[in-house]
Amino acid sequence: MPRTKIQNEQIRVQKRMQIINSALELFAQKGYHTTTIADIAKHAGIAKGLMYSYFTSKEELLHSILIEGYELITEKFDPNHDGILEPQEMLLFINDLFDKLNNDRDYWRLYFSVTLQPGVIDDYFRKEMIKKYKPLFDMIIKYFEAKGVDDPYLEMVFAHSLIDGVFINFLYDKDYPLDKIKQLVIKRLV
Amino acid sequence: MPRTKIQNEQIRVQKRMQIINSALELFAQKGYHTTTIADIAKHAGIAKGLMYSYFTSKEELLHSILIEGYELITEKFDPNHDGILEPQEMLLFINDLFDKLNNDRDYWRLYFSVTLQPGVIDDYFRKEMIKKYKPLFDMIIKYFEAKGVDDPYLEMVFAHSLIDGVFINFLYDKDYPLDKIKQLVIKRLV
Amino acid sequence: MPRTKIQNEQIRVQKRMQIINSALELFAQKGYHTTTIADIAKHAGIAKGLMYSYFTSKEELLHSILIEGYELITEKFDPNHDGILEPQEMLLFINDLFDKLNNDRDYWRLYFSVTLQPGVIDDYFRKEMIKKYKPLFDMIIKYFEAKGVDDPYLEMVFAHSLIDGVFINFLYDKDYPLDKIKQLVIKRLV
Amino acid sequence: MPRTKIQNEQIRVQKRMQIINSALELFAQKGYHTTTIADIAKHAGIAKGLMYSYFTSKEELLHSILIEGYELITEKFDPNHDGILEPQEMLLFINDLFDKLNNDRDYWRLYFSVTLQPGVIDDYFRKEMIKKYKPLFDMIIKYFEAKGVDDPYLEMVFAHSLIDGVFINFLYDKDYPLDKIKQLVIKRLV
DNA sequence: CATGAATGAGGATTCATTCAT
DNA sequence: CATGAATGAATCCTCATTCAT
Repeated sequence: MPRTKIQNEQIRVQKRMQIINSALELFAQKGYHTTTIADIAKHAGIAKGLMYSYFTSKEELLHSILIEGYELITEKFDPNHDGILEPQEMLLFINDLFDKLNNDRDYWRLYFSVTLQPGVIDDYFRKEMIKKYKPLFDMIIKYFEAKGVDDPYLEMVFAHSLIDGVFINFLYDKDYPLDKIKQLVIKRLV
Repeated sequence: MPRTKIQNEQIRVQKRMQIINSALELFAQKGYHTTTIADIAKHAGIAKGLMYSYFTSKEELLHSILIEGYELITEKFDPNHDGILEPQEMLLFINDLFDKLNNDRDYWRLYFSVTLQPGVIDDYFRKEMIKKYKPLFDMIIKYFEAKGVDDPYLEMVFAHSLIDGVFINFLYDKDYPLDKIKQLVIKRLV
Repeated sequence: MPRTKIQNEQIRVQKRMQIINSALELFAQKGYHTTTIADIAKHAGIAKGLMYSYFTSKEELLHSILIEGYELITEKFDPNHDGILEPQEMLLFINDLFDKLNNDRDYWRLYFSVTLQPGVIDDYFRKEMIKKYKPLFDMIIKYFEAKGVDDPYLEMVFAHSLIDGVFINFLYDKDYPLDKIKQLVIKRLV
Repeated sequence: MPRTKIQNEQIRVQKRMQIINSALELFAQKGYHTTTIADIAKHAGIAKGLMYSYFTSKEELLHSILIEGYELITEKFDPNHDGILEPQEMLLFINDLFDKLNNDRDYWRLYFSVTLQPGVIDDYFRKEMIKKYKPLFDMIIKYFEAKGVDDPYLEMVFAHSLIDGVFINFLYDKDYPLDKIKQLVIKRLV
């Protein structure tokens, strides 16, 4: 008797996650180029070939991790869904962001390592990622508008840069004083 | 007539620079892993084998670029050499930094791409780099002390993070409003 | 209610044909090596594993196609079954042959592609095929004997070669003037 | 002291030939798909990687063999270079052709195996080969014109088909009566 | 010192075949 | 009987590095 469609679906969903998680961990720890498909398969407890039944290539695996990771991470932002951030929400937003940074360290390591490194993701994909982040940035611009900042766009760029900088320094320094820095960030931005 | 020792020395120094410059450019543009020794040799106009008479490996080549680049870039900092930055000097320092960022884009691209990417430089080397940057950071801490900031170390970390964030965003976005952002940075730090 | 034995048998025979037809089409169009079991299963609308309940391997599938195809094609030859071809019958035979060529293009493509290609069918099988064709050739030799040709065997080899040459050229050239060439063949052979 | 350019050139020309010859032999004997790069390298006495310094891929290696083989084989045709074949020359031409068939058995085996097999050479290349053979066919058409044949084009197609058929049958049957068949071919065509 | 031919370990990917369900 | 997930050997190709000249 063959497995039912539902059983197969479950297997696939679950194994897909195994692969993604293993790959994320290894990519983040060892780097994309330095991690081999064999590494990932071993870590995920599957045969090398099976990866190719879930992803067409190592590259697509990376892309899937990046995109789906982004979706997982952002799905809880802007609870009102009105696209407008109240100062209260901005605070929550930043707290949330810093929480996620802490919890999804591997994702963010991979994210920065890969976006700042030429020759890993192509331009098309880079633009796709930027497009995905666009609404977030727009929301923040509106927030600064509402706050009455001189040049809201510039302020957003500043905020974005600041947060990126905090992130990358935190990711590679286990003694980074994240909480205290967060207070400085909040003071500067909210 | 054989070349004199001095001539030979000059040739070596010059050819070494050719290799370093070619490698820097290619590493920055195509990424470290994606750039081959053949690429570099071709770009530098030398034979592949010759590279190995200047550097023992691709890895050592990268390390040399990183270290010597750092030295080139910082040799003009802190003109008084007293280790203390006056506010005036801090301004100059930041201006200088942003100038260098603009002029040595390739270096910084490589620097960030490589530091944030695991599996390229080993931990020993990472620590060496940090050690090299240490005096700079100390100077900045002292500056904030002199300025009477609450927590000078924290402020330095904040400054460092902010500047890193500005840098990486500038490096990958040709429309980045660097000058305007610089003003915001100065306002916040000086 | 379980299926009766006869129903099962019918299903098996029919599904077997589905597989053979799909494989024939794909082998002929894409080549034996380039066609995967997955391709065939998909085209036949069955699961990959099922193929192995009808054929022990990809190779055996190919052999079955070749042999059964031959039988299908030749079962109508020599209607008198006396092994002697009258000139009238020779004409019919050639006409028949050319008709079959037109109708079973896929089979012939596969046949030639596979016979002329080393490393696909083993020598044992090659000889089996030749053995199968033997009676046909003998019949033709007898025909030339009866016709009073000098060297009937040689004439058969000539005929065989000529027809093979016509076939392969026709199979790969959609503008091949098959009918006109057939007349030349008849003029030369009958 | 590095090798001189000329030395290198010699090495490359010679080694290229080694590779081509090994590949031709193996492709012809074992088939294109069944022959691995490792096989070829071993047979040619070189490391696997070296092949890729001479040919960009297995496919390009095959193409080179096919094209250069054709050139080697045809370079002596039509000695007058006037594009017109006298009956005397037609005789020589056919004799020549049959000689070549005998001497370059591997080439012809490969040629037929590969042209009649889908999925090995792409359509672009197939057309290139046909284009290369075009002048030959034109010459033969002119010959039949001069001879006063009814439909010279058709006669050329017939000749071409006949010769192809003779070739493939000879190539796979060591008892093929090539010389006697040649006489029949000459009788029919000249 | 300089060259580039040569090496071969290593890595991504494919696919016939097996087997648990 | 039927499914398709899983396996892993096999294959093409790359590239840092070596070395004869």
